[in-house]
Amino acid sequence: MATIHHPDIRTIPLSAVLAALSDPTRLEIVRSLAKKACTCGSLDIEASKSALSHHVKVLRQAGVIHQKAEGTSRVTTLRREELDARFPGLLDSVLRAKGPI
Amino acid sequence: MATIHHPDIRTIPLSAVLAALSDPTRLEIVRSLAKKACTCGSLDIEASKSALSHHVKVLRQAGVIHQKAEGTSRVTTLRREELDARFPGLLDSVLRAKGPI
DNA sequence: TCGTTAATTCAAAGATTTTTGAACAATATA
DNA sequence: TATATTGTTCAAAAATCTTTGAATTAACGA
Repeated sequence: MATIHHPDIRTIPLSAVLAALSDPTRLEIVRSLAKKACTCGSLDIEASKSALSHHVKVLRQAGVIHQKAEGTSRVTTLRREELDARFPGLLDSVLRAKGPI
Repeated sequence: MATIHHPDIRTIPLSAVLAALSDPTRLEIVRSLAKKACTCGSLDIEASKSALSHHVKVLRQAGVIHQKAEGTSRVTTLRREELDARFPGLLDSVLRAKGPI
């Protein structure tokens, strides 16, 4: 597989991160990743595999997640420390939010 | 003018607030309102008045802003305390974020 | 009352996102 | 080598969002 591109977090606009997080499916993915790293397939999300692939790509391009090829899978993790440095408090507030998603 | 509807902040999904904040024009509006209350007309935003009206409506429906009729204008304010109570840290992180919008 | 100001609404156009399913690529395993 | 697994990519369809300009509404002041 070609190398997976991860944008420099400093170049990412705030609006892009907010847009990436503003989709309920992607919020689910992020909240799941906050608990533990996952491969796409092991995510318990209701979506076709191409839709899931799309959402994961949006999150990656927004600098929210990191992926590493591992065999035929991709191990996906939150770019938590980097995000916290770039947008202090943002991810925490999203992960801790109560009520309707 | 008919009364202006402001949704109960407890019913607003996190994704709706993030979606409202994910547009650069709306982020500008919010950042401007964080400094001082405004009428639509006094906002220094590049957009037609109907586009501005649309964006302000999206922010109002997402519970981000409050509007009060005052003569022919509408005085617009951030629902800061309510938002802080519902999504602690979210607005602060958005307002303090450095770098590209 | 008439004109002005401030802003909303509407419908249409334009743009962007999301979903789908089929085809494809890369790796692993029998 | 064949086959299964994991995930990507593509193009088309569907859905959603944004912008525009014209028409409208409401409140104010002369």
